[in-house]
Order: sequence, then C-alpha cells, then structure tokens
Amino acid sequence: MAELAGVHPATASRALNPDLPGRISEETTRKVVEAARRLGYRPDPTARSLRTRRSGVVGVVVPDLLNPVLPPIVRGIEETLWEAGLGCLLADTDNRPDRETALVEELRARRCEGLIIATAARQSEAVASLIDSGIPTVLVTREPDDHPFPFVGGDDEAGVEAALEHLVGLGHRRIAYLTGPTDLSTTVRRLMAFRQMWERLLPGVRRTVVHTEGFTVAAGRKASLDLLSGEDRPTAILAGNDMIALGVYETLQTLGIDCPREISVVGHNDMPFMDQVHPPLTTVTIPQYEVGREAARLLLDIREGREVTPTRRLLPTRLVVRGSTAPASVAH
Amino acid sequence: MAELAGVHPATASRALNPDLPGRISEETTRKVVEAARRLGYRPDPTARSLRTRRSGVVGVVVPDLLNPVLPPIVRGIEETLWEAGLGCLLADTDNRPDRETALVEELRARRCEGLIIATAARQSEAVASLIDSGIPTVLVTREPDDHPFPFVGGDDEAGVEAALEHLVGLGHRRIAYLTGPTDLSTTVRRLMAFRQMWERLLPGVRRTVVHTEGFTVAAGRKASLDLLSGEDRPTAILAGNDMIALGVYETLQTLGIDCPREISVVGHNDMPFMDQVHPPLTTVTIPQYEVGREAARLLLDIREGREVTPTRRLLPTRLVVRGSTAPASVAH
DNA sequence: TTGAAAGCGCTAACAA
DNA sequence: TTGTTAGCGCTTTCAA
Repeated sequence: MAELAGVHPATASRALNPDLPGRISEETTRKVVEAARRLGYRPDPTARSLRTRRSGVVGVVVPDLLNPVLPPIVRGIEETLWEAGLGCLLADTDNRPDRETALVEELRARRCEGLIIATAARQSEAVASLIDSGIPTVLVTREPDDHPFPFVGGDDEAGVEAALEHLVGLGHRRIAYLTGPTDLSTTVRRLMAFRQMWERLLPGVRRTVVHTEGFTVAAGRKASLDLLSGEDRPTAILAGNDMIALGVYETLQTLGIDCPREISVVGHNDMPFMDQVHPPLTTVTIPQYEVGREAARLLLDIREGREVTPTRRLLPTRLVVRGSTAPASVAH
Repeated sequence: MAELAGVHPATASRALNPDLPGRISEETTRKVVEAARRLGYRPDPTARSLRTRRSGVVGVVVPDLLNPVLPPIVRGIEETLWEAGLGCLLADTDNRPDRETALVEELRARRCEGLIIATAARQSEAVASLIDSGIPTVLVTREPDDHPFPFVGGDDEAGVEAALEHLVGLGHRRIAYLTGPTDLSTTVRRLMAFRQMWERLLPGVRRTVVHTEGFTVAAGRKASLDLLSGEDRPTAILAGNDMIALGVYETLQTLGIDCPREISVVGHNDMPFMDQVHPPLTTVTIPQYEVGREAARLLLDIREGREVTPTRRLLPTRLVVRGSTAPASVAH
C-alpha cells in the first residue's frame, strides 16, 4: 500500500499515525490516506502490538455476568473503552478465587494494557499479584481489605443510611440487618454504615445482625426463616442486597406474614424488575452504568499517565421508596 | 529462556507446543519446561499471533447487554471459548445497525479468529459483509432473512405452539398476539408459529395480531392500551416476549383489569424474576446459557475445519405455567 | 520531511 | 531430533 502511494512504508506509517514523531507533509499524507482507502487497508494490530508493546486490549474480570448488577457495569466499561479504541476482553470467574487467579494470569500473559476487576474478595491473590506489576488496574464494586488501586463503586454508606433513616422514620425500632457473605467488601461497608447510623438514630437500642451465606435468594430465605419464625420478630428487615430481600419475600410467603403491613423490607442495588415484584421493593439504587463508565475513564487516565485524584470514587446512590415499606404497625 | 535451557529458541518453542511439527525428546522437553517455569516464562501471544496469523480472540457482538436474555448467552460463549484457550472480545451495538457495521469492521481489523453475532436484524449489512470473508461466523438468537451461516437459538416455534395450546386448552378463543418489531427474525418466527398453530387449533376463527414497536415494556404498554380499551377485548394475550408482557401488565393495572381472572397473559423468554412479578408470568423458557455454549462449540468446530451438521440448532424450549393464565371466564 | 535499516518475539520451512 | 535462517507487518532510530 505504501507502494501504491509511492512512498516508503515508514512514511506511510507516519502519515496514518499523526502523533508519531516526524511530521509529514500534507501532500504525502493525502496520497497515503487515499491509497489506504482504495485498498481498504487497515494496519495489522498484531504487528503494531508487537512493535509498540501495546495490545490495544483491556481485561475485564467479572464474578458472574448472571448477577444482574454486572451487565450495566460491563456495558459502561465496554462503551468507554471502545470509544478510546480499546478492546474489551471479558473474563468471568464464576465467583471462584482459583479461576480469578488463573484468568488474571492469562490476561497478563495476553499483555492486556489494563485490567478492570469486579471480582475482588476481601482477600484476593489475583489482586495482590498485580501490585508491582505495573499494569494499570482499577477495581469496581468490590475490593480487598488492603490494596493500592483506584476504586469505583456506589456510595453504599449513604444508601444504607437513607434506608435506615427511612425505616426509623416510619416508626420501626426492631430492625434486623441481613448482611451478605462476610468475605466481600460490599457486605462490610454496608454493615459498618448500618452500625454507625444505628448509633446515631437509635443509640443504645438493641439491634439484630444476621450473616447470610451468600448474596442469593436461597441464602436470604434461609437466614430469614430462623429470624422470623421465633417470637418477638422484627418489624423491619434491611437486606444486604435485593437477592436477599427476595429470599425474605419467600419466607414471608411461607410463614404467611404480610409485607408491608406486618413487616417492612428494604433491599440494595435496585436490580431490574424490582419495581415489578410483589410488593414493589423499596431499595437503594446505584448508578451501575455510570460506575462502569467511571472505572473505564479512570483506567484510561492512568494509562495516559494522567494524575488520578481522588483515587476512590463513590457515585451517588438513592433510596427508592416503593411498596415494601410502611409505618410500623401499632399492634406490635 | 531457551538459553537457560541450553537449547535453540526454535527447539524451546517446539517443546512448549507439542502439536508443532517435529517431535522433541523427553529429555529436552523437560529441560525447557523447567527453565520456563523458573523464569515464569509465557510466550508472547502478540509475537505468536504475528507469526501464526491467529489472534487467539473471538469477537462477540451483542445488541444490548442490558437485555436480560443476553448475559446467560454471553456467559455460555465466554466459558466455552476460554476453555478452548480463546479470548472473548465483547462488542455492544446498542441495537444500532451503524454501530454493528462499525464494530464488525473493527473486529475484523483486529483479526478475530471468529465472530459470534447476536445482533443480526433481518437485513444486516454487517452480516452480509462477512459472507465471503472466510471468517468463521456463527449467528445466535437473531438472523437475517437470508444468510449462509450456522445459527443457534431456542426452538421458539415449539414454545409458541405450547403457549397457544395452553390458552386454547383453558377455553380461550379471543386471543391476541402482540408481536414485537417486525425487523427481527425472532418476531417473524414466533408469529409464523402462532399463525400455523392457530390454523391447527382454531381454523377459521378470527385472530388478532398487533405489532409493537419494540421488544420493550413501553411498546407493550402502548400496543395493549388500544387493544384493551375498546369493547370486545380479548380474553388472552400472547406476547412476543416478556418485556411486552410486562407492558401489558402495566396497561391492565391502568385499566383495572384483573389478570388472570379477566385476562390471561403469556410471555416468551422467561427472563430472571419473571416468577416474582405479579402475577407470576406464564412464559416460554429458553436455555439461553446452553444456546451460548452451543454457539461457541459450533464456532470451534468450524475453526478446526470440522464438519458442522446440521447447521441450524434449535434448543428445546418449555412452557412454564405460572399465575398469569387461567381458564377463560364464563362471563365473557 | 522522508528514506534506510533494524528489530519487536515468535514459529515455519529447510537443513543437518 | 535439533539447529539455522528467515520473516510475519509494523514502528522506531538514525541518517540524509
């Protein structure tokens, strides 16, 4: 193709990559561009990568794409990366730490120019292995207890605070918190916020915290069954996420307890269709798509060597009040 | 690293790639493997790609990851590809044909070894451009009217048949079909099945077909509003997909019509949480994850030059009867 | 502003 | 069974 333009390949290369060293005359550039167009020429990304040591690809590691919070995040990431000319190599760990390790290793071997990781448990070998790797890395929604990387997520603390305030405002005093798995930062952050807000709003009042085995409907069902079977049950449940809330719904159905008349339930995440379940779930909504975009933007900044401050970005959350919460009944 | 093992680079290469021409002695292989391990050596995929003309990456083109049917498909694809050592480059077109064209072109420029396309409208420039490209291509869930590629999807025909049979069995005769956008093969296939089954079950009886503008809640709401506002409204609605069915739910709420007492509704796809909406939606379930796996398997077969027959694979669907369907009320 | 030459890290073809 | 040589298609360095 350089031939067709009547110039040296190096010149052609420079003409097509304006930011390469060495300015090219307009005349030559025009000839080269024209020749490229006529031949439908596209530079071989592989050869370019080999030379420049840049693969043009970013690895995106997710715990489980079937978890409804992830698709919007991945979309935000993917769109932002494509806009910047970067490809998006998707890797799903199925929530297995060993797979996380293996996939991150594989992505590194493939010379990804950056990594966006949404899988990090509070202890993550994979994330630890990245620390001195020099690979631009951004964590999303989940993070290890200790790490040096930028993090993007929703402002869960504010969400939990709003949720608890809402329940207390409705007159609830016997409120149980159903956490989620304790090896996830999400769980810990939400729980801490719950405790702090509790001390502000109901200092000294006894509170109930139950850990569930996972962020799943089954775990929520199981944990709530014990909680609600006994005497002196709570009048409101704050769930670690919407899945757990749905598990609570199932238990309520089983036990014949009416929501919201006899008990209020609040979720977290505002997954799709949570306005359509019965009763429509009051929950904390997180701008997941924006979280994804922001994470990708941050990665691009790092890659370009731009300063990134602050390194923690918590996007605003909002409590969406629907039909699953109501004033505490006087009967209790 | 070949140095450390005391052999020529080419020998090392052969030792690490057992299926390359030229067998290597066990002794040498052992030495090479050991040296590689000690150095943490991983062959550079870029250099390898340049030499072998294989990028190790497959492009996956989806219309919109936020559409709940897609994540399981993508997961199935992704898992199967990784198992085969192939990366999964994700591209989301946001349902825009121009983006589909641009992204496919970009994926080709990146020398993808294969393409899995879930975006194909009944007319797709992008798919057409692939016809003589030599790039292994598999279509999923959607396909153009005419194309030479393997296709994997759910057996929608069987699903619609079962759905209609179910409604007719419940005594419904005034049944309306709310299609979906007519530029999608999914719509056409489902509608054709509806018509054929109708002729089998209710020959001569008048049937109502309404086209919606999209596979969305809003489109379903809008189309059903006209349909249900008038006199002589249907006693059952078969929706082109679950989103449309949810739109119908909204209309029913607005008009104060009770489902399933006054009207039955059936969806298609069985998206997540359709068992939790109110009333729980009777719908056709499709093994989306398996669809994804099968599509990836097919692509691998093609890539390896294996025969693929049949070239159309329709995976079994099943009608899930829940709470949105009931016998036609005698009152009507 | 452009050309010449070298080389990124591998593996294919050929020779020993 | 192993070594030699060459070259994949770019971009970079150096020289003109």
